[in-house]
Amino acid sequence: MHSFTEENYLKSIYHLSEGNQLAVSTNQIAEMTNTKAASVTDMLKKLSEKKLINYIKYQGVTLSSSGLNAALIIIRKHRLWEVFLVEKLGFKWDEVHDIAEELEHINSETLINRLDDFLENPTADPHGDPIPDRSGLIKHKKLVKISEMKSGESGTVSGLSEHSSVFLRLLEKLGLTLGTKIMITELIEFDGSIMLKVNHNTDRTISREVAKNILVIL
Amino acid sequence: MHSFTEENYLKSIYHLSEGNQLAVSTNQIAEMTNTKAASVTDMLKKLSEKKLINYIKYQGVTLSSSGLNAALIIIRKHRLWEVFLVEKLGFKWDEVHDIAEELEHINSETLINRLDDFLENPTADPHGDPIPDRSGLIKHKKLVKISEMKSGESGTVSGLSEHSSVFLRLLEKLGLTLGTKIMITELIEFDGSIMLKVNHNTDRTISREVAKNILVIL
DNA sequence: TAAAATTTTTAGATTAATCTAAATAAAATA
DNA sequence: TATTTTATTTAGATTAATCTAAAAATTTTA
Repeated sequence: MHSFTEENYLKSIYHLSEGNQLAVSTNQIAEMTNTKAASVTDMLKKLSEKKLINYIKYQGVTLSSSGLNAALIIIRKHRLWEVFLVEKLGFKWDEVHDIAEELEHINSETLINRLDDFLENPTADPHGDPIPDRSGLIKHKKLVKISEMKSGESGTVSGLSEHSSVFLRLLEKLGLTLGTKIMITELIEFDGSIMLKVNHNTDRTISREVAKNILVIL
Repeated sequence: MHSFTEENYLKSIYHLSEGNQLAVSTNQIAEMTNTKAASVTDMLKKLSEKKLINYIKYQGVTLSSSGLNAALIIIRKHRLWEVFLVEKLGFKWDEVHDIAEELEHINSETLINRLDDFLENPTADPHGDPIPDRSGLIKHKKLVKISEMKSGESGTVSGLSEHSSVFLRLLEKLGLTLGTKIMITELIEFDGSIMLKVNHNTDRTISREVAKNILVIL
C-alpha cells in the first residue's frame, strides 16, 4: 500500500483537479498540503516512479488511472466515515472532517465495504458530496449554484462548494441544510443577493457569496 | 500527542509487564515490536525524556503513571473498536485484531467516548479482555485457568490468555467461546488433559495446553 | 570468582519526509 | 524580444525511526 503521506498527496491532487481537468501545479499542492514547493517536487518524483501520477518537470501533474483510483478509494473511505460519525455517533456535520481525515487512512477493504453495508450504502456524505462505490466509481449529480438560478425556479439543497465549519454553521442558522426545499422569489440587482422561500415557508435573503456555495437539484 | 510508534512501544511495555510487575527488558520489547534491541534502546531514551517510562540503563523499564495512562487509553481504544467490528460490522473474533491495531491510534477523545456510548459501554472485548473506562481505569475480574480447576468444579468461559487466530478458531470448533458454561468431569493423570461438560450438554476432552489458555469465572 | 555467554548500549549509517537557500526554467511585461 | 518576475527544481541539511557492527555491562556457569 501507499504511505499515509503519499495518500494525502494523491487526495490533494484529486481535489485540485476536480472540475477543471487541467494539470495541477507544484505550488497549488504545496499550499493544500501545508508544505513547501521543494518538498512537493520530491514527492512528485516518487509518485511518478510509482506510476501514480503523470509528471513532466515544470508542467504540473495529473493523476494516472491507478493514482485516480487510489484517490477515489481514499475519498470513499473519508466520506463513509463521515456518514458513520454523523449518523451513528451523533456528531454534527461541521465536526467530522478532521476525524475522517485520520480514519480515511485505515487500510482494510473488507472493513470499508462492511461499513458501507452497515450504513446502508449511502450515496452522499453529510455535506452532500457523492461517495464513490467499491470500485471507485463516482456518480455526479447535476447540481446548480443558487447564484445561477432564476427568479421563480425551485429545487432541493443537495451539495456545497465550501466546507468550512463557519459556513456549515451559518447554513444551519439559516435553515439551509441538505434536503431543504427552496424557491427563488427575487434577485436583488443592487448587490446580487437573493431572496428565497425555504421549505414553502420562511422567507430568507442570502448574499451572493453564500448563494454561490450552495448547490441545488432542480 | 505521542507518535504512532511511541504509542506502540508504550502498549508493548504494558502488555509485557501485565501480571508480573517486574521491569521489562530491552530484548523483550524488541521481540514484541519486531525491531532490534538497538532501536529499542533509542526509543527508551526518548520515552524516558518524555517521562513516560522509568528507565535505568541495563535495568529494564517500567511505565510511569502518565505512560501507564497513555497505554491504557490505547488499549481502551483497541478493545472498543474490536467490539464495534464484531457487534456492528459482523467480523469474527479472530479477524479483528489487525484492524483494531490501526484504529487504536486515531486521535479523538470525543470519538472514542461516543463510540463507547454507541456500543452501550461494554466492559469486555470480543476475547473477554476488560475495557478500561474513560479515565483509563480497568476492572480485572477474578479468572481461573481451566487447567487449575478441580474435578467437579464449574464456571463460565470469560477470558483467554492466548489470542492467536488458530487458537480462537479451535475454540469455536470446540464450542468453547465466551459465555460457555463448563463443568470439569475428570482430570486425566496420564497427559494432564481434562474432560468437561459443555453447556450441561456435550462432553469434551481438551489438552492441558488448551486448558491453560482458557479463563473461567467460577 | 574468573571466564564465557548473553544482553544492552553506543557509534555510525540509512530511509522517508521535510526544510532553506540557490539555481534554473517558464511566464509576464516593458 | 530582452528583461524582470514568478514558479519550479536541485543541492544539501534535518528529524524520526530504524539498522548493523562493535563496545560495554551484566549474568551465567564452570
